[in-house]
Amino acid sequence: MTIARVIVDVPSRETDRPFDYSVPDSLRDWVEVGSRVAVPFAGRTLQGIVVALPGDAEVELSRLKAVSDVLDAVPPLSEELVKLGEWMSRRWLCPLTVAFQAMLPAALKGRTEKYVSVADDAVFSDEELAEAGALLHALRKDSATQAKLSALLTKFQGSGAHLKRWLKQGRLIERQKVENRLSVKTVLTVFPRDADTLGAGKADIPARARKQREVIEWLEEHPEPIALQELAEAAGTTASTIRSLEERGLLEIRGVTEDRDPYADRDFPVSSPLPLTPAQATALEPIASAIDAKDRKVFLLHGVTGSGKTEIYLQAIQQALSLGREAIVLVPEIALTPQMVERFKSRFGARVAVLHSRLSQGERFDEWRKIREGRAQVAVGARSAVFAPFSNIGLIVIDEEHETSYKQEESPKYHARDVAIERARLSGAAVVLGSATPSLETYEAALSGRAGPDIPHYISLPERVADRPLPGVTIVDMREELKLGNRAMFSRELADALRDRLAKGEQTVLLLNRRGYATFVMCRSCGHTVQCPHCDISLTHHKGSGNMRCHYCGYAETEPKTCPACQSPHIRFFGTGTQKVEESLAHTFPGIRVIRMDVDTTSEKGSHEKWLTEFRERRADVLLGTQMVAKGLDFPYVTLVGVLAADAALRLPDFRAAERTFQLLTQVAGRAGRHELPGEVIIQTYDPEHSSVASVQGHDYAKFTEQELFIRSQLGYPPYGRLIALTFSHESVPMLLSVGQRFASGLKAKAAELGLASTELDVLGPVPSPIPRLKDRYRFQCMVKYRGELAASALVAGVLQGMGEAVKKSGVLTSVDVDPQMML
DNA sequence: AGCACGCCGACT
DNA sequence: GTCGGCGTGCTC
Repeated sequence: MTIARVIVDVPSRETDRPFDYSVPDSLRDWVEVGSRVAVPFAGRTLQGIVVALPGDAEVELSRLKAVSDVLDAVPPLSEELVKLGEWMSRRWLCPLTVAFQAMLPAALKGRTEKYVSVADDAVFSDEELAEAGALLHALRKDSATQAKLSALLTKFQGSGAHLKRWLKQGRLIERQKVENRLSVKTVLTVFPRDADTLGAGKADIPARARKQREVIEWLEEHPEPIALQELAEAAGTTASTIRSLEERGLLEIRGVTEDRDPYADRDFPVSSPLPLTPAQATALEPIASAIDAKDRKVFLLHGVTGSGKTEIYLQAIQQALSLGREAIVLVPEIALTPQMVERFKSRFGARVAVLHSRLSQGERFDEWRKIREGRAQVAVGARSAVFAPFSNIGLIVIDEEHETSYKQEESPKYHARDVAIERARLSGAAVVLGSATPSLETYEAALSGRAGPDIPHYISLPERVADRPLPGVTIVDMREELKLGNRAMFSRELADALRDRLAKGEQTVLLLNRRGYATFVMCRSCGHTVQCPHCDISLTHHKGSGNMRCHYCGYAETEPKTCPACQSPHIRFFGTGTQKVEESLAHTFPGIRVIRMDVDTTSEKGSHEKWLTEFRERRADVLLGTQMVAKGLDFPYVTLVGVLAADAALRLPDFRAAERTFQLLTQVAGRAGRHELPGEVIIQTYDPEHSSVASVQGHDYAKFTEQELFIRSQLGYPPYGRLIALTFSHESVPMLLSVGQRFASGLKAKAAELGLASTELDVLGPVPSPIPRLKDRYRFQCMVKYRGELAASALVAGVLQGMGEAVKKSGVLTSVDVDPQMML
């Protein structure tokens, strides 16, 4: 007997384990590891994923139910992806089914539908026929196909009670089926036979069948396959005429799956490999030989903006393809611009599948199938493209490796960089992590001197291609501007530079670093911000209580009326937006043409592309925006980059604030002077001494990193220590506190038991979450801080499991974030 | 998660 | 005496 070990699609801790089912003979050939099946479970039918096919000796056979259906002809997951899902579940403490769901396109999310039919021997009285005759009639009519319960209930609202009773009595039978949310779109297509057959067949067509003859004549002119509807229209007839020709054997009508190719109507100029600079060639060499040797190595490709990293990716991919292997390229969502896609489509044409969030569910599903069916060998996409259903991956590239968008903020809260490295381990692929500003985690690992399969090999590209210089960076101290009576948004330097570009017809990118506004308090006179004395983190202002609070340790103080450092009364919350800047630009520079890009102006599909095209064609002088103008854009006439509030995000209560700021400033500075015209960068700040701002001036990643790593090591933050954030939520605060405390003391007890010092594992909290109430539920969080390689995830999971009973009864929900990226 | 089974109040 | 309210417990 064949047994299938199945993970059912119920995302809860209780059901997060395999259940065994017998496989009926009729399905035996279809069930594989990775198959999506329908199984009976606690009185209903659910979708599940087959994770193993154990022998009968391992299983107690008596209690088994049978798999009721196999949902796909080809399993949507491979053994490799099943293993990867199991690893994700352990690594990020999420239910297995949640990990699997993340790997499947939304179109394959199963939905259980109930169908109703009349039992063979059911008898209904005249009275019942009178009351619910229409319902019974509908049921009998649809008996072959069975009627959808949900449809019946809406159509026959008055007869709901009858339906329910008859189902209970067994006079109606309910059956459940798992259906896809979306199916493959098929088009009926006519395939004509060869010319000889058509010619011979035409002679046999009776004289009065004029239309059929016309169709054949049309097909003789156009012998390629054509959609049924199209042919009918072209020949001025209907489908029935064409069907009679099918009966004569002159053509064939088949359903053909139609791909919704979002790039179908676009031409991509063909590009061939560019000659590499010596530096690029040196960088490519070890990557190419790792691919050659099926050596699963990780590389950190650290190259300044404009150093030609993309060309190295392209040629490494070429290498993988030439060996018959596939490649995945991950790009931050925000950088997945048409410009980027074009580079890959131009080089690899139809072999590229593109996956990103702007595609419809259907389009995404089509791209996904293109990969699984082997019609594409290169997948370019955001985070989730790391799950592209390839079978023989040679290379995974992660561009802008440091980007936060690689971390998913909903469960499964995975980081695509870590998933990529694990997937490469399973498939024997090489990994290239590319960035001008690598994350401190990656950089520290690469230079640590540690050895190991996950430790990146460091490759550096310190120069731009074609000897183009990095742009000069000027830092403007806005406190000085204020002292001199300039209360405008633009410093004199920036205003002058802008005026100069307007006169020369060159272009400017203006970045408003808006993230973090209004949550922190800053003195406009001296730039002082209020910090937590225990955590070296900005305090968060809470409107309700008027408190300043640290959400790491819970420390609180009252909000200051004057600046604690300089006694100035000009201490206040910050707040401004792109719109305000736009108005100010129009006011200061009459006639200036500004494109504003923020969430408001780019929410519409295709608007992003539209604005960028407009800017590229120089129909605007200034591109003003938030983070989205900082990444990956490449415009020849941009010679000035201005940053309006460099330190805005610096005060966020997040230990990565400085790292983020440095990365953002370096990225946006890299937009200037990428071609013949030299570039200039002007950064406005209230905190010019801060290393994350100051280091941008010399493009000095090493200097910034050295200082920042020192701070991290002192405080035990990543990469030296690691974090797990737990959020508990409930309608009532006391309940929350007691559960939170129970967790904290439970984990501390466990640590003591294992002889761990508090420097090795510590639990902070519970304290109110940064969002203290959400959807009528209060939220508290605990932060677990631990050293290095400790298997803390498993410890946390163990403690949560141990307090299971009490917590379940209390109704407190727990959400775990391993390696949180956003502290807000 | 969500369905069955169970034990208590409002009806034919 | 039955229908159905929603509180626990289990799901191959």
